[in-house]
Amino acid sequence: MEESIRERLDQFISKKGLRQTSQRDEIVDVIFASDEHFTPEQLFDRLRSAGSAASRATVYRTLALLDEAELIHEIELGDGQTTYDPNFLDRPTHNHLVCVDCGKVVEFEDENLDLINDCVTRRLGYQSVRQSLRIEATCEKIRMQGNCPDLIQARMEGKRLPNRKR
Amino acid sequence: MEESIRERLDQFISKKGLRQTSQRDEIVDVIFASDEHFTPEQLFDRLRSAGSAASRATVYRTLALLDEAELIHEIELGDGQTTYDPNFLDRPTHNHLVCVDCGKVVEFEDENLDLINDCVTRRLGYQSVRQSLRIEATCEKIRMQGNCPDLIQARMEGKRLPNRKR
DNA sequence: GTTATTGCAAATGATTTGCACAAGG
DNA sequence: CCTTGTGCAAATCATTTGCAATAAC
Repeated sequence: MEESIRERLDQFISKKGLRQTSQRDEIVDVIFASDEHFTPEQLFDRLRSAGSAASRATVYRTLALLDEAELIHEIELGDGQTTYDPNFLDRPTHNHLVCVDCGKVVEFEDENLDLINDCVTRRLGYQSVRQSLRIEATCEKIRMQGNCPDLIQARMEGKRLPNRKR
Repeated sequence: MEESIRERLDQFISKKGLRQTSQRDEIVDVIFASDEHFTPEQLFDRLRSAGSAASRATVYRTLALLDEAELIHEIELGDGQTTYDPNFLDRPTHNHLVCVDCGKVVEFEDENLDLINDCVTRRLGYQSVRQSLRIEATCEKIRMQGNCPDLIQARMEGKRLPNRKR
């Protein structure tokens, strides 16, 4: 699988007449070393931890490139930041559930959903290119026990949570 | 319906110990004079056309207030701007289809979709608070005729379109 | 060599904020 | 009055861009 990522990137790069650089390689390596979502800033931090000196500008430029090559996707988590998801190669039609209490993101797939999206789109006279469903929800733990470990974690990290409303 | 909006706002405002101001009234009037989506900047322009002198800062602050009161919702159209939708009072569970060619936004509802979202959410151990499905699609007109009137309109207005990819 | 890429710092664009003044209740 | 709301301008934050130096091919 690591192979196919590199292959896809190389193919995209040569098709476009671009160049293979150490920065791009480092960025791809760091991104796909994990399946976690990330913001440009988080990626920048991970890169520095991994010993890469790639600049912020290069990070932003490379993210745009990888998005164009469809190796990663932008996702909207509702917290006002651009977040990237590296898991669309494995699961091209997955969606996201965001816990409004702790900000935890759960990925899920559902065939029925894909089918209905397709029907709706056709009914409206369009052809679906891509879809993103974001479900905001509260988790059982909070409702039942009034608390959840992820919440404490999120507060400690100072994570920006989606609006809870009311 | 105009009535219920004012009522809801007044109720929210008094419940919170806030104050009724001419700026807030003007902003609500202008927003609900139409069912169109808008960015803060577009709203600001509409306000000035309507003779209101409310400042940008007040526009932003009031939008946050109306969002909190659930009179409007933020929606993600994939063009990198915050857009607000005033139509959730009428259709609380509607979703959006965005044409990747011309940026046109179509609102739609679907019971099956709502049902499946609910099942999926429960299956994951959560309780759904709200959901937003964005479908990106290409319209028939473009595919069949290679062009569409909305596209020309969009280009003329300099609208930022979502990424077309490839 | 020629052209793409990088890093830096400055620029941008949207949004937020501090503060003094104005206005609602 | 007392406190909230407003307008202004400055500040902030994420992201983009111009440009000279650097590195692919």
